[in-house]
Amino acid sequence: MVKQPDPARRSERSRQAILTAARELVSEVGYAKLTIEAIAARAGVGKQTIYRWWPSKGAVVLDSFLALSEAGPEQDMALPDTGDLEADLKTVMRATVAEFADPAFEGPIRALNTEIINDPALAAQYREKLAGPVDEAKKARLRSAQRAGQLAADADLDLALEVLYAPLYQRWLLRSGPLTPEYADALVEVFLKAMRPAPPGRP
Amino acid sequence: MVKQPDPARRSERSRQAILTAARELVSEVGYAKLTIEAIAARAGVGKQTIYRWWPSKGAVVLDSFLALSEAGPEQDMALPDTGDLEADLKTVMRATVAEFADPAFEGPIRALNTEIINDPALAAQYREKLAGPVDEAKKARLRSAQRAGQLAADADLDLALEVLYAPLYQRWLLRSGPLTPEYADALVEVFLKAMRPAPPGRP
Amino acid sequence: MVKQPDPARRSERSRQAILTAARELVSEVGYAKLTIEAIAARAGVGKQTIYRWWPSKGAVVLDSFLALSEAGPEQDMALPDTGDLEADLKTVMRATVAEFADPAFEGPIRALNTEIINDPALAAQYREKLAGPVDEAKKARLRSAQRAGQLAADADLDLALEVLYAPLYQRWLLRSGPLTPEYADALVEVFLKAMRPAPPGRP
Amino acid sequence: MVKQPDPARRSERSRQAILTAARELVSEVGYAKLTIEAIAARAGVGKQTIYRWWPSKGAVVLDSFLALSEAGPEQDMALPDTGDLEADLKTVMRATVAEFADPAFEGPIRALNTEIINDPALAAQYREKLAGPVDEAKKARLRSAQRAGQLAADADLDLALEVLYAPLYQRWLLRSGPLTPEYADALVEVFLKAMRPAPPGRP
DNA sequence: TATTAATCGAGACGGTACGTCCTGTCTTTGC
DNA sequence: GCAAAGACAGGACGTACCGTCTCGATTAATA
Repeated sequence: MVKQPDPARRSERSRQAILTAARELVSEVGYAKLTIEAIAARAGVGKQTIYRWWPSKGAVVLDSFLALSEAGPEQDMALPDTGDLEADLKTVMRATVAEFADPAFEGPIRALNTEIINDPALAAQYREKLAGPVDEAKKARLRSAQRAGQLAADADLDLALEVLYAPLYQRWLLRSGPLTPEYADALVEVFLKAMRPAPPGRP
Repeated sequence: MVKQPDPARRSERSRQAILTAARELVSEVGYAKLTIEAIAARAGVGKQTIYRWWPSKGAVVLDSFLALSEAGPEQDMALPDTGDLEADLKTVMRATVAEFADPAFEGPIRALNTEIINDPALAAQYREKLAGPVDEAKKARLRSAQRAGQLAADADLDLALEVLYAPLYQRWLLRSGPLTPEYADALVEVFLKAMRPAPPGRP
Repeated sequence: MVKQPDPARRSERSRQAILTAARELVSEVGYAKLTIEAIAARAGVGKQTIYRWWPSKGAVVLDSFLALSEAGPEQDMALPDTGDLEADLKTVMRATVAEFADPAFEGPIRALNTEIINDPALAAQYREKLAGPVDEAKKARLRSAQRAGQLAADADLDLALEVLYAPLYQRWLLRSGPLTPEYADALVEVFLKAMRPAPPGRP
Repeated sequence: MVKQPDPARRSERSRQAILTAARELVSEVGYAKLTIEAIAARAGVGKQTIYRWWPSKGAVVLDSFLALSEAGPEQDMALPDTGDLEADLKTVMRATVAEFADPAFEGPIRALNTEIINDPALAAQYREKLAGPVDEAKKARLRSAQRAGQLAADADLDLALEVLYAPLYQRWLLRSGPLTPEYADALVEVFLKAMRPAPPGRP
């Protein structure tokens, strides 16, 4: 049986130093050129301390992002709900476009995606810890729209989210086209057209 | 100015050996564990010959896929056009789902995507050589549907393609849900709802 | 300031394996075709372990010779001292001639000299570790002869050693003439003529 | 049977360019870092042209020195002969010391010696073409001294030359001591003491 | 409070691959 | 038919990291 390290003895100071170093280095040199050795050096930590607690480079980086999210524990991911679904979604999608354009996010997010694509375990963790909560917040807004009769009541919300976000995500990931506010608006319009409730009566 | 190698002197025999070796090795060991050194050894080629003609490992692998595509020169990428757009698209999307499920494609395509995400130059080449022609074939089918009045005449076809394909691609890439024939069908239905022509008259 | 490796952590087992491998390989393939890579492979050692502790191929080979010399710790380098300087020197010089003729010594010693000529640092180490102690033993014999009145009391012993040995060394190194016992004797005779004490009295 | 290149077709312009380039590069980067490729590039010559006409790097470099010597065909290597052997020898030895101290000679001469040590064929050529004539000139001066009764008539002149020059050469080659005018003088004095004629009479 | 056992920073280790450089041969093109 | 140009297979270079492995030196919970 393999001896597991005792989490109780774990040095919190080292853990924080490692996550911080990882975050900084991803920004500075990019994920591909990030090395465990550099993280250890920057964090003033022995390499073994990293290998003891994380199974892979990707796990460290993912944790470093999670640490950020968890920082503000009760942070509000809820989407705006003014009653005007189209306006709310355009606001959110334009914000997403802006976020993707921010070079400070560019590197780390690409890094994360790179690793997630090839590591199912990491992908599961990513969905559970990061994507899941965000998606739930989005679905909550859509359910509100369904209740307001602005969206088909029987719509598959997972599919709906994909139709709304996947084009944007793909365009960014593969750099297959410009990300503009207009593009965000167009996506929302297409989405609403696809998801609007069936006209009443006329059976 | 950097001296460029003279393409006229390039050894076709070496080029083929390298591309073949790359293709085989990606299948055998996966992209992450693929090394230039192994490709050179398998191809019976000096490492310098690879470095002379390709800027990165990703470029070699991309080329090795391109070589496959180009193998059958007059291959027909055209989509079926029976006149029934919904049926045709469902056929195509179900085929795409099946292709993504094939473990023989899984590895290499993920590999390619991994590299493309982080290498803009590679991404551009990928779009030009691989994605571009395929997208053109798809757009041709959509234009045919526009002429038949089955699709809004003023639809942005790039956006349309994204709405149709990006959800499928994202679900596969991030493993965020099951890829089933039913899912393919559902995507087509959403797509058609979003893209159908505006009802005539009634101004 | 360049970080120096910590000698306390040095692996003695690796050090020995490297020196042994170097010695064997010099004999087998010659110094010119000796590679760090081959030494590392033969010694079952990472290349970095060699680069960590030695600055050059020549330094490894020099050390591998030194290790041999140090093997017998209390080995007696003292020259014979029968009281008959001429006889003693002829014995020693004839032995040197024989040593130079031994093909097992030929290769490695030429190798070492090759490197020493072009590498002042190596040359210094060579003089300190190998040539120095030997020269001291020789000078001890000459001092004994001075006390016995067989050699000029004011003779420069460094110069004396050079006059005695350099012709032999040069003839061997440049292959500019035959190395015979007679040649050894002739050198000793010339040396004694040059270095004998000035005749007493007769001011 | 191996096809030999036809010397008649040899391009004199290329040959000169190669020898010049070799000489320059030895001075600039040293013999150890001298490469055939660099010579070819500097000379504006194909590598094959070098491999066609010379068997080794050392041969090119030796030839490059020979070309220099042959430049002035009837150049006078004769030593001064004022009748005062000691003064003449001190002049010559001091000049040799100065020459060895000249950094412009340092590199190339060490280079040559490096190669000669390990390549008997090259050594033979060196002795025949370069060292031989110089030694003859020196022996001529010594014979003149013998005729003048300043040197033992039966002295072995080869041995004599070695006693005179080898200490200087060795000290320079191995950097085993300082090369000063005083050292040159001391060597001449020792040499004369060793080689002076036996006192007459007293049989 | 002393003991003891795991974690810590540090970094050497055997390895693998990197990307560069050079070797000596071969091929193409121009003179 | 030699020459320049330079691509080629091969292989060593010296470097960077990998993941493992010792080292004392903390450090924290048990005795």
